[in-house]
Amino acid sequence: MTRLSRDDIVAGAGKRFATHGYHGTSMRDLGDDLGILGSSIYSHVGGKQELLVAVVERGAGFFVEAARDAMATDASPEDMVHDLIAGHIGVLLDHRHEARTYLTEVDFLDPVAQQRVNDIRDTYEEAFRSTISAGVDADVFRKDCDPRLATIYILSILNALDRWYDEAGRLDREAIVNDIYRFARAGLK
Amino acid sequence: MTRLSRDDIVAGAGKRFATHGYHGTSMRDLGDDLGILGSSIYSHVGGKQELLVAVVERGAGFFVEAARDAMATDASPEDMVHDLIAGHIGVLLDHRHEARTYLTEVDFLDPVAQQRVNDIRDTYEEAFRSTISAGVDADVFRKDCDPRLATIYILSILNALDRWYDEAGRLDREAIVNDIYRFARAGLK
DNA sequence: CCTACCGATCGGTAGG
DNA sequence: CCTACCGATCGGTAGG
Repeated sequence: MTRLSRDDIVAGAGKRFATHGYHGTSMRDLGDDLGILGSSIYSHVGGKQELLVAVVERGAGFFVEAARDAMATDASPEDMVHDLIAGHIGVLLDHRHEARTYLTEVDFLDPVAQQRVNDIRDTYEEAFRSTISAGVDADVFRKDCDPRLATIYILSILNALDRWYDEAGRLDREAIVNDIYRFARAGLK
Repeated sequence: MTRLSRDDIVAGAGKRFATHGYHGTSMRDLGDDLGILGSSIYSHVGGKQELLVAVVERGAGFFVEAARDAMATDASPEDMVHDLIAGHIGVLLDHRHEARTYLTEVDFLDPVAQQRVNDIRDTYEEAFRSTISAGVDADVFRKDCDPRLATIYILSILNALDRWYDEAGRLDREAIVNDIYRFARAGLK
Protein backbone atom coordinates (compact mmCIF):
# COMPACT_ATOMS: atom_id res chain seq x y z
CA MET A 1 0.00 0.00 0.00
CA THR A 2 1.65 3.16 -1.20
CA ARG A 3 0.71 6.65 -0.12
CA LEU A 4 -2.50 8.00 -1.63
CA SER A 5 -2.39 10.91 -4.04
CA ARG A 6 -4.50 14.03 -3.79
CA ASP A 7 -6.44 12.77 -6.81
CA ASP A 8 -7.28 9.58 -4.94
CA ILE A 9 -8.71 11.63 -2.10
CA VAL A 10 -10.72 13.81 -4.47
CA ALA A 11 -12.02 10.74 -6.31
CA GLY A 12 -13.05 9.13 -3.03
CA ALA A 13 -14.75 12.32 -1.97
CA GLY A 14 -16.62 12.44 -5.27
CA LYS A 15 -17.95 8.96 -4.72
CA ARG A 16 -19.10 9.71 -1.17
CA PHE A 17 -20.56 13.12 -1.98
CA ALA A 18 -22.43 11.67 -4.96
CA THR A 19 -24.06 8.93 -2.92
CA HIS A 20 -24.45 10.46 0.56
CA GLY A 21 -24.29 14.17 -0.16
CA TYR A 22 -21.77 16.70 1.12
CA HIS A 23 -23.44 17.16 4.49
CA GLY A 24 -24.07 13.43 4.78
CA THR A 25 -20.35 12.69 4.50
CA SER A 26 -17.95 12.98 7.41
CA MET A 27 -14.19 13.11 7.05
CA ARG A 28 -14.11 9.80 8.95
CA ASP A 29 -16.53 8.20 6.44
CA LEU A 30 -14.26 9.33 3.66
CA GLY A 31 -11.18 8.07 5.47
CA ASP A 32 -12.84 4.67 5.93
CA ASP A 33 -13.46 4.45 2.18
CA LEU A 34 -9.84 5.27 1.51
CA GLY A 35 -8.39 3.02 4.19
CA ILE A 36 -6.94 5.84 6.26
CA LEU A 37 -8.06 7.91 9.22
CA GLY A 38 -10.28 10.93 8.76
CA SER A 39 -7.62 13.15 10.24
CA SER A 40 -5.05 11.88 7.74
CA ILE A 41 -6.99 13.51 4.92
CA TYR A 42 -5.78 16.87 6.17
CA SER A 43 -2.26 16.09 5.01
CA HIS A 44 -3.63 16.13 1.45
CA VAL A 45 -6.21 18.90 1.48
CA GLY A 46 -7.06 21.90 3.58
CA GLY A 47 -10.54 20.79 4.54
CA LYS A 48 -13.87 19.32 3.58
CA GLN A 49 -15.07 22.35 1.66
CA GLU A 50 -11.87 22.32 -0.39
CA LEU A 51 -12.70 18.75 -1.38
CA LEU A 52 -16.17 19.75 -2.51
CA VAL A 53 -14.71 22.55 -4.60
CA ALA A 54 -12.23 20.15 -6.19
CA VAL A 55 -14.87 17.54 -7.03
CA VAL A 56 -17.39 20.01 -8.40
CA GLU A 57 -14.85 21.90 -10.50
CA ARG A 58 -13.59 18.62 -11.89
CA GLY A 59 -17.14 17.69 -12.86
CA ALA A 60 -17.81 21.08 -14.42
CA GLY A 61 -14.54 20.87 -16.33
CA PHE A 62 -15.47 17.57 -17.97
CA PHE A 63 -18.65 19.06 -19.35
CA VAL A 64 -16.93 22.14 -20.71
CA GLU A 65 -14.29 19.95 -22.37
CA ALA A 66 -16.97 17.81 -24.00
CA ALA A 67 -18.77 20.89 -25.31
CA ARG A 68 -15.55 22.30 -26.74
CA ASP A 69 -14.94 19.03 -28.57
CA ALA A 70 -18.45 19.02 -30.00
CA MET A 71 -18.18 22.65 -31.10
CA ALA A 72 -14.78 22.16 -32.73
CA THR A 73 -16.29 20.55 -35.85
CA ASP A 74 -18.09 22.24 -38.73
CA ALA A 75 -21.12 20.00 -38.34
CA SER A 76 -24.62 21.29 -39.05
CA PRO A 77 -26.61 22.68 -36.11
CA GLU A 78 -28.63 19.47 -36.03
CA ASP A 79 -25.57 17.25 -35.91
CA MET A 80 -23.95 19.52 -33.38
CA VAL A 81 -26.94 19.21 -31.07
CA HIS A 82 -26.53 15.46 -31.42
CA ASP A 83 -22.85 15.69 -30.56
CA LEU A 84 -23.49 17.94 -27.58
CA ILE A 85 -26.03 15.43 -26.28
CA ALA A 86 -23.63 12.54 -26.87
CA GLY A 87 -20.85 14.45 -25.13
CA HIS A 88 -23.01 15.25 -22.13
CA ILE A 89 -24.09 11.65 -21.74
CA GLY A 90 -20.50 10.52 -22.11
CA VAL A 91 -19.41 12.71 -19.21
CA LEU A 92 -22.37 11.63 -17.14
CA LEU A 93 -21.54 7.95 -17.60
CA ASP A 94 -17.74 8.15 -17.55
CA HIS A 95 -17.50 10.49 -14.57
CA ARG A 96 -20.67 9.69 -12.69
CA HIS A 97 -19.59 10.77 -9.22
CA GLU A 98 -18.08 14.08 -10.22
CA ALA A 99 -20.96 14.81 -12.57
CA ARG A 100 -23.56 14.05 -9.98
CA THR A 101 -21.84 15.99 -7.23
CA TYR A 102 -21.55 18.93 -9.62
CA LEU A 103 -25.26 18.68 -10.37
CA THR A 104 -26.59 18.17 -6.84
CA GLU A 105 -24.16 19.72 -4.33
CA VAL A 106 -23.33 23.01 -6.00
CA ASP A 107 -25.56 24.84 -3.51
CA PHE A 108 -23.21 23.89 -0.69
CA LEU A 109 -20.17 25.51 -2.26
CA ASP A 110 -18.85 28.63 -0.58
CA PRO A 111 -20.10 31.75 -2.42
CA VAL A 112 -16.84 32.43 -4.26
CA ALA A 113 -16.50 28.91 -5.66
CA GLN A 114 -20.20 28.79 -6.42
CA GLN A 115 -19.97 31.93 -8.52
CA ARG A 116 -17.03 30.47 -10.41
CA VAL A 117 -18.86 27.20 -11.06
CA ASN A 118 -22.01 29.00 -12.15
CA ASP A 119 -19.96 31.00 -14.64
CA ILE A 120 -18.55 27.75 -16.02
CA ARG A 121 -22.05 26.34 -16.25
CA ASP A 122 -23.21 29.38 -18.16
CA THR A 123 -20.34 28.96 -20.63
CA TYR A 124 -21.39 25.37 -21.10
CA GLU A 125 -25.05 26.15 -21.63
CA GLU A 126 -24.07 28.86 -24.09
CA ALA A 127 -22.72 26.13 -26.36
CA PHE A 128 -26.21 24.64 -26.53
CA ARG A 129 -27.93 27.98 -26.89
CA SER A 130 -25.73 29.25 -29.71
CA THR A 131 -25.99 25.96 -31.59
CA ILE A 132 -29.76 25.97 -31.35
CA SER A 133 -29.80 29.64 -32.28
CA ALA A 134 -27.75 28.89 -35.39
CA GLY A 135 -30.28 26.22 -36.29
CA VAL A 136 -33.12 28.69 -35.94
CA ASP A 137 -31.31 31.21 -38.14
CA ALA A 138 -30.65 28.49 -40.73
CA ASP A 139 -34.37 27.65 -40.71
CA VAL A 140 -33.72 24.07 -39.67
CA PHE A 141 -35.36 24.67 -36.27
CA ARG A 142 -38.64 26.45 -35.52
CA LYS A 143 -38.63 30.24 -35.83
CA ASP A 144 -40.42 30.69 -32.51
CA CYS A 145 -38.10 28.35 -30.66
CA ASP A 146 -36.47 30.02 -27.66
CA PRO A 147 -32.89 28.68 -27.52
CA ARG A 148 -32.66 29.45 -23.82
CA LEU A 149 -35.71 27.40 -22.94
CA ALA A 150 -34.88 24.61 -25.36
CA THR A 151 -31.41 24.36 -23.81
CA ILE A 152 -32.90 24.07 -20.35
CA TYR A 153 -35.31 21.36 -21.49
CA ILE A 154 -32.63 19.30 -23.15
CA LEU A 155 -30.22 19.61 -20.25
CA SER A 156 -33.02 18.72 -17.85
CA ILE A 157 -33.57 15.44 -19.69
CA LEU A 158 -29.85 14.81 -19.79
CA ASN A 159 -29.10 15.63 -16.16
CA ALA A 160 -31.87 13.39 -14.88
CA LEU A 161 -30.30 10.42 -16.70
CA ASP A 162 -28.08 9.28 -13.87
CA ARG A 163 -31.04 8.76 -11.61
CA TRP A 164 -32.56 6.02 -13.75
CA TYR A 165 -30.34 4.99 -16.67
CA ASP A 166 -28.35 1.77 -16.35
CA GLU A 167 -25.81 1.27 -19.10
CA ALA A 168 -25.93 -2.49 -18.50
CA GLY A 169 -29.68 -2.53 -19.21
CA ARG A 170 -31.73 -2.79 -22.40
CA LEU A 171 -30.53 0.48 -23.92
CA ASP A 172 -26.87 0.89 -24.74
CA ARG A 173 -25.21 4.26 -24.81
CA GLU A 174 -25.78 4.88 -28.51
CA ALA A 175 -29.45 3.98 -28.21
CA ILE A 176 -30.11 6.39 -25.37
CA VAL A 177 -28.20 9.17 -27.13
CA ASN A 178 -30.26 8.65 -30.27
CA ASP A 179 -33.56 8.41 -28.46
CA ILE A 180 -32.98 11.61 -26.51
CA TYR A 181 -31.68 13.31 -29.64
CA ARG A 182 -34.80 12.41 -31.55
CA PHE A 183 -37.05 13.63 -28.74
CA ALA A 184 -35.12 16.88 -28.44
CA ARG A 185 -34.93 17.50 -32.18
CA ALA A 186 -38.68 17.06 -32.50
CA GLY A 187 -39.13 19.71 -29.83
CA LEU A 188 -36.91 22.07 -31.76
CA LYS A 189 -38.84 21.68 -35.01
CA MET B 1 -47.96 33.38 20.10
CA THR B 2 -49.99 30.21 20.38
CA ARG B 3 -48.57 26.72 20.41
CA LEU B 4 -47.37 25.44 17.07
CA SER B 5 -49.16 22.58 15.35
CA ARG B 6 -47.51 19.48 13.99
CA ASP B 7 -48.25 20.83 10.51
CA ASP B 8 -46.30 23.99 11.32
CA ILE B 9 -43.32 21.88 12.28
CA VAL B 10 -43.57 19.78 9.13
CA ALA B 11 -43.91 22.89 6.98
CA GLY B 12 -40.87 24.45 8.62
CA ALA B 13 -38.93 21.23 8.11
CA GLY B 14 -39.93 21.22 4.44
CA LYS B 15 -38.57 24.70 3.97
CA ARG B 16 -35.26 23.88 5.65
CA PHE B 17 -34.83 20.50 3.98
CA ALA B 18 -35.58 22.02 0.59
CA THR B 19 -32.97 24.73 0.94
CA HIS B 20 -30.26 23.14 3.11
CA GLY B 21 -30.90 19.44 2.63
CA TYR B 22 -31.82 16.88 5.25
CA HIS B 23 -28.26 16.35 6.48
CA GLY B 24 -27.58 20.08 6.31
CA THR B 25 -30.41 20.79 8.72
CA SER B 26 -30.08 20.41 12.49
CA MET B 27 -32.99 20.27 14.87
CA ARG B 28 -31.67 23.51 16.36
CA ASP B 29 -31.72 25.20 12.90
CA LEU B 30 -35.29 24.12 12.51
CA GLY B 31 -36.20 25.31 15.99
CA ASP B 32 -34.67 28.72 15.22
CA ASP B 33 -36.86 29.02 12.12
CA LEU B 34 -39.91 28.17 14.19
CA GLY B 35 -39.03 30.37 17.15
CA ILE B 36 -38.65 27.48 19.59
CA LEU B 37 -35.78 25.35 20.85
CA GLY B 38 -34.57 22.38 18.89
CA SER B 39 -35.41 20.10 21.78
CA SER B 40 -38.98 21.39 21.82
CA ILE B 41 -39.61 19.85 18.43
CA TYR B 42 -39.61 16.44 20.10
CA SER B 43 -42.92 17.22 21.77
CA HIS B 44 -44.45 17.27 18.28
CA VAL B 45 -42.61 14.54 16.42
CA GLY B 46 -40.56 11.50 17.27
CA GLY B 47 -37.41 12.61 15.51
CA LYS B 48 -35.72 14.13 12.52
CA GLN B 49 -36.24 11.15 10.24
CA GLU B 50 -39.95 11.19 11.03
CA LEU B 51 -40.03 14.79 9.83
CA LEU B 52 -38.38 13.84 6.57
CA VAL B 53 -40.90 11.08 6.04
CA ALA B 54 -43.77 13.49 6.72
CA VAL B 55 -42.45 16.14 4.32
CA VAL B 56 -41.65 13.72 1.51
CA GLU B 57 -44.95 11.86 1.77
CA ARG B 58 -46.78 15.16 1.75
CA GLY B 59 -44.94 16.13 -1.43
CA ALA B 60 -45.61 12.79 -3.07
CA GLY B 61 -49.28 13.03 -2.12
CA PHE B 62 -49.74 16.37 -3.85
CA PHE B 63 -48.48 14.93 -7.12
CA VAL B 64 -50.68 11.87 -6.94
CA GLU B 65 -53.69 14.07 -6.21
CA ALA B 66 -52.93 16.27 -9.21
CA ALA B 67 -52.62 13.24 -11.47
CA ARG B 68 -55.91 11.84 -10.25
CA ASP B 69 -57.61 15.14 -11.06
CA ALA B 70 -56.13 15.21 -14.55
CA MET B 71 -57.11 11.60 -15.20
CA ALA B 72 -60.68 12.10 -13.97
CA THR B 73 -61.78 13.78 -17.20
CA ASP B 74 -62.54 12.18 -20.53
CA ALA B 75 -60.11 14.43 -22.36
CA SER B 76 -58.13 13.19 -25.35
CA PRO B 77 -54.66 11.75 -24.69
CA GLU B 78 -53.13 14.99 -25.97
CA ASP B 79 -55.19 17.19 -23.69
CA MET B 80 -54.59 14.84 -20.81
CA VAL B 81 -50.84 15.13 -21.27
CA HIS B 82 -51.35 18.87 -21.16
CA ASP B 83 -53.35 18.59 -17.96
CA LEU B 84 -50.82 16.28 -16.34
CA ILE B 85 -48.08 18.77 -17.16
CA ALA B 86 -50.17 21.66 -15.82
CA GLY B 87 -50.94 19.67 -12.68
CA HIS B 88 -47.29 18.83 -12.07
CA ILE B 89 -46.23 22.44 -12.49
CA GLY B 90 -49.03 23.53 -10.19
CA VAL B 91 -47.77 21.28 -7.41
CA LEU B 92 -44.19 22.35 -8.00
CA LEU B 93 -45.09 26.02 -7.66
CA ASP B 94 -47.76 25.80 -4.97
CA HIS B 95 -45.84 23.37 -2.74
CA ARG B 96 -42.26 24.17 -3.61
CA HIS B 97 -40.61 23.00 -0.41
CA GLU B 98 -42.40 19.69 -0.13
CA ALA B 99 -42.01 19.03 -3.84
CA ARG B 100 -38.33 19.80 -3.82
CA THR B 101 -37.64 17.76 -0.70
CA TYR B 102 -39.54 14.88 -2.25
CA LEU B 103 -37.44 15.17 -5.39
CA THR B 104 -34.02 15.61 -3.81
CA GLU B 105 -33.98 13.99 -0.36
CA VAL B 106 -35.77 10.73 -1.03
CA ASP B 107 -32.44 8.87 -0.87
CA PHE B 108 -32.13 9.75 2.81
CA LEU B 109 -35.40 8.12 3.79
CA ASP B 110 -35.19 4.94 5.84
CA PRO B 111 -35.63 1.88 3.60
CA VAL B 112 -39.24 1.22 4.57
CA ALA B 113 -40.44 4.75 3.90
CA GLN B 114 -38.33 4.94 0.76
CA GLN B 115 -40.02 1.85 -0.65
CA ARG B 116 -43.42 3.32 0.12
CA VAL B 117 -42.56 6.60 -1.56
CA ASN B 118 -41.11 4.87 -4.59
CA ASP B 119 -44.33 2.91 -4.97
CA ILE B 120 -46.27 6.16 -4.88
CA ARG B 121 -43.93 7.62 -7.46
CA ASP B 122 -44.49 4.64 -9.71
CA THR B 123 -48.25 5.09 -9.44
CA TYR B 124 -47.81 8.70 -10.42
CA GLU B 125 -45.59 7.95 -13.39
CA GLU B 126 -48.04 5.28 -14.51
CA ALA B 127 -50.57 8.05 -15.11
CA PHE B 128 -48.21 9.58 -17.66
CA ARG B 129 -47.27 6.25 -19.19
CA SER B 130 -50.82 5.04 -19.67
CA THR B 131 -51.93 8.36 -21.11
CA ILE B 132 -49.09 8.37 -23.61
CA SER B 133 -49.75 4.74 -24.35
CA ALA B 134 -53.39 5.53 -25.11
CA GLY B 135 -52.22 8.24 -27.49
CA VAL B 136 -49.97 5.78 -29.29
CA ASP B 137 -52.82 3.31 -29.62
CA ALA B 138 -55.09 6.06 -30.94
CA ASP B 139 -52.44 6.95 -33.54
CA VAL B 140 -52.12 10.49 -32.24
CA PHE B 141 -48.58 9.83 -31.01
CA ARG B 142 -45.73 8.07 -32.85
CA LYS B 143 -46.01 4.29 -33.12
CA ASP B 144 -42.39 3.78 -32.03
CA CYS B 145 -42.71 6.07 -29.03
CA ASP B 146 -41.78 4.30 -25.79
CA PRO B 147 -44.20 5.62 -23.14
CA ARG B 148 -41.76 4.75 -20.38
CA LEU B 149 -38.96 6.82 -21.85
CA ALA B 150 -41.23 9.64 -22.93
CA THR B 151 -42.59 9.85 -19.38
CA ILE B 152 -39.08 10.08 -17.97
CA TYR B 153 -38.16 12.83 -20.42
CA ILE B 154 -41.23 14.90 -19.67
CA LEU B 155 -40.89 14.51 -15.91
CA SER B 156 -37.21 15.38 -16.16
CA ILE B 157 -38.07 18.68 -17.78
CA LEU B 158 -40.79 19.29 -15.22
CA ASN B 159 -38.78 18.39 -12.15
CA ALA B 160 -35.88 20.61 -13.14
CA LEU B 161 -38.26 23.60 -13.25
CA ASP B 162 -37.86 24.67 -9.65
CA ARG B 163 -34.14 25.20 -10.13
CA TRP B 164 -34.55 27.98 -12.66
CA TYR B 165 -38.16 29.06 -13.13
CA ASP B 166 -39.34 32.24 -11.45
CA GLU B 167 -43.07 32.79 -11.61
CA ALA B 168 -42.52 36.52 -11.19
CA GLY B 169 -40.36 36.61 -14.33
CA ARG B 170 -41.14 36.95 -18.02
CA LEU B 171 -43.09 33.70 -18.34
CA ASP B 172 -46.27 33.29 -16.35
CA ARG B 173 -47.54 29.90 -15.30
CA GLU B 174 -49.74 29.36 -18.32
CA ALA B 175 -46.92 30.29 -20.68
CA ILE B 176 -44.46 27.83 -19.19
CA VAL B 177 -47.07 25.06 -19.16
CA ASN B 178 -47.82 25.67 -22.82
CA ASP B 179 -44.21 25.91 -23.85
CA ILE B 180 -43.28 22.66 -22.13
CA TYR B 181 -46.42 21.01 -23.47
CA ARG B 182 -45.54 21.98 -27.01
CA PHE B 183 -41.97 20.73 -26.63
CA ALA B 184 -43.16 17.45 -25.13
CA ARG B 185 -45.94 16.90 -27.66
CA ALA B 186 -43.51 17.39 -30.52
CA GLY B 187 -41.32 14.69 -29.01
CA LEU B 188 -44.29 12.34 -28.85
CA LYS B 189 -45.23 12.83 -32.50
C1' DC C 1 -42.59 24.45 25.24
C1' DC C 2 -38.36 25.23 28.37
C1' DT C 3 -34.39 23.82 31.57
C1' DA C 4 -30.78 21.08 31.86
C1' DC C 5 -28.40 17.70 30.24
C1' DC C 6 -26.38 13.14 27.75
C1' DG C 7 -23.11 10.45 24.89
C1' DA C 8 -21.72 10.46 20.19
C1' DT C 9 -19.87 12.55 16.45
C1' DC C 10 -18.32 16.49 13.95
C1' DG C 11 -14.35 19.25 11.39
C1' DG C 12 -10.01 20.14 12.43
C1' DT C 13 -4.98 20.60 14.74
C1' DA C 14 -0.21 19.60 16.99
C1' DG C 15 3.37 16.80 16.80
C1' DG C 16 5.69 13.14 15.20
C1' DC D 1 -0.15 8.78 7.55
C1' DC D 2 -0.92 7.90 12.76
C1' DT D 3 -1.48 9.22 17.83
C1' DA D 4 -3.81 11.94 20.65
C1' DC D 5 -6.62 15.35 21.22
C1' DC D 6 -9.73 19.92 20.93
C1' DG D 7 -14.07 22.64 21.28
C1' DA D 8 -18.37 22.69 18.96
C1' DT D 9 -22.34 20.67 17.56
C1' DC D 10 -25.24 16.77 16.81
C1' DG D 11 -29.88 14.02 17.73
C1' DG D 12 -32.23 13.09 21.51
C1' DT D 13 -34.18 12.54 26.67
C1' DA D 14 -35.96 13.45 31.67
C1' DG D 15 -38.62 16.24 34.10
C1' DG D 16 -41.37 19.86 34.67
